[in-house]
Amino acid sequence: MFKDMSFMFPLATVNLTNTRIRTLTNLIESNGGQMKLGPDTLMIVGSDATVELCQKQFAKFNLDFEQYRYQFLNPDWVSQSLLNKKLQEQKKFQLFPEVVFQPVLEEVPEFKTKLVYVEALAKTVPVREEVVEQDDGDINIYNIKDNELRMKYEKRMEEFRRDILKEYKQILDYEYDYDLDNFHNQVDDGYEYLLEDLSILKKEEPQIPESEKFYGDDDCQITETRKVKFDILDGLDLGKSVVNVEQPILSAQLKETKQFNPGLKRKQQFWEAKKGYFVCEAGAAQKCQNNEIIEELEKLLKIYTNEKDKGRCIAYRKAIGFLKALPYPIKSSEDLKDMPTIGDKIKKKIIEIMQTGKLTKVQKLEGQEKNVAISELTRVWGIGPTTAATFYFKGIKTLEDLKKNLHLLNRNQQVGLQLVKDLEQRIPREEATLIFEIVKREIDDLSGVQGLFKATACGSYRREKETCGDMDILITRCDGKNTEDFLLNLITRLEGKLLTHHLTMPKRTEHDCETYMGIGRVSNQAVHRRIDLKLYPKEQYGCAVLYFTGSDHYNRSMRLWAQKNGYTLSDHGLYPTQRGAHNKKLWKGEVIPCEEEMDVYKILGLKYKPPKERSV
DNA sequence: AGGCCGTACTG
DNA sequence: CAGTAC
DNA sequence: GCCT
Repeated sequence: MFKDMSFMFPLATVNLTNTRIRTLTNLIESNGGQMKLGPDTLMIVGSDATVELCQKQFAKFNLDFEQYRYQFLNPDWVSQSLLNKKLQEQKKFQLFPEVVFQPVLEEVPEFKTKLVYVEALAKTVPVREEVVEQDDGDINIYNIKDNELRMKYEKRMEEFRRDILKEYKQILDYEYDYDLDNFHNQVDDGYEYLLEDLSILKKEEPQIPESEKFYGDDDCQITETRKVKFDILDGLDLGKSVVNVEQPILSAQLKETKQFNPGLKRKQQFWEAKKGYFVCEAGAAQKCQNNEIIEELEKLLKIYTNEKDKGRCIAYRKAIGFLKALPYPIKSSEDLKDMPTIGDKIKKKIIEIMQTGKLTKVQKLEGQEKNVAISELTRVWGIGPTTAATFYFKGIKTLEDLKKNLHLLNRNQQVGLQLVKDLEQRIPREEATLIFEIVKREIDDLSGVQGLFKATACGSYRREKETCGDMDILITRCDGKNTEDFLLNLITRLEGKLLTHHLTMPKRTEHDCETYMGIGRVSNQAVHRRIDLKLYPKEQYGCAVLYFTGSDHYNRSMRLWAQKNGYTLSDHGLYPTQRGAHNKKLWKGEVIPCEEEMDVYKILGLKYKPPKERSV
């Protein structure tokens, strides 16, 4: 029944990573099957493989990459299918009978796991070591050692190439079940549209005998395989069906994107229901109701930041953000039910805080010499957890120690060290206003025309906080004309009046933006302050102001919301984006000009929030 | 299993 | 490229 | 650590 499985894995090697292939091979073999190769491919399994890799592999087989239509399949789903009962019953998977796939599994195990004490983390962790493959040129695990077999294979390849280029393409199609649960929705929606695109091929419906059909698992089914005549593809721009970020799938504008993305409506509905969880919609609670809990969790967050445990940081940051936005105090474990971002572990920790007022874990970790040292050292601008840990293991544990080892610091870190005390102090609103006035006056003087340039002080200043950590000043030229050297001249002019140290000098980026970071003070007696000046073209001004007004958490939330609605939001603009499995960006559309913040809110379907309400 | 925001500068 | 910052 |  499954004699010819080539539709299942036609040269499944094309862009699978070695690990993935081994996993699949394992799966097949543990089911009594055998992995064999076929030389054609129209199906690409695996989402993490790059287009480049595909192209390389194609080149290896002398195939013209651009000539092929293909689609992505979720490797998880393939694994699931393999585990499916129907396949387990099969003894063999004859994918391409001439070539025997030679697994190297016995000789080279995939990974070794060792318990290792990592100095930089000051703890014992399991370390997964990939066993290094001998990389002598072209060796790969499909090397056909038997000469005769190889000749046969190559000959067959040649034949096949001729055949396929002449008239046939094989398309594997499967039906996407729109009633899947969220997991599948989330993972699969990236290639829904690809399937949609391929539906044009459904014009021709050759009869497939029932016996040749393959049925996958319950969620996703392969309904049929078929050969499609080449001429059906005529008139289609194949280049545009190739998933390649460099070479856009289509140059559609926003409207078309929406039409071209069947999953979008469903996604929007899904997130609409959860809109309240997005602080960018809900806004900040008037007053934070769970300070005690948050403070304790923040300590833990800090510790994990120092340990560079990115995942946990995110989890705690999200939980904290959510609690901050919560408009009522948590009183009992009942209140913790069904909360997003708060799982079992964090829930337990919150209960502990409610009962005892603190966390034993924090107590234990906070006192550790290493954590104390890292917290101390990261106070310096330019020193992060990694650098701090390095210093710690060199015996440098305090700022005093750092001063004795200035040669180990770069220029910016030296400045940072020299001014730690100053830079740690928050800027009173009056002083911030003063700094802003100085900059504004200088901008007008330099441009010579009142109002030609527009400046906005963003950050917590714009959110109307009483104090702010630094000054974020955004500048744009209102008539949209060239601003060559403007920022540099502005900085030069401010050197005597405000700025004392430069951290990074402005340089034109590809988005026509310039950023300056530096330090300044309003008078010789005043405290040094961090000052950022940024010059953006006016089309990007809305997004830039939005971004630099923050807060951090508000930005993240908003960009995630954008992502879930088919966009990418950055300080440079809002782009329609097509994302594939694992959120991999497949296609980025033309920027949607947003001169005002309001434009962004409108397009994303969010209520406008005045800056004051964004301090989440 | 693997993503968790997206981008730019430094060395 | 990793580390840092916004 | 949480989520899909």
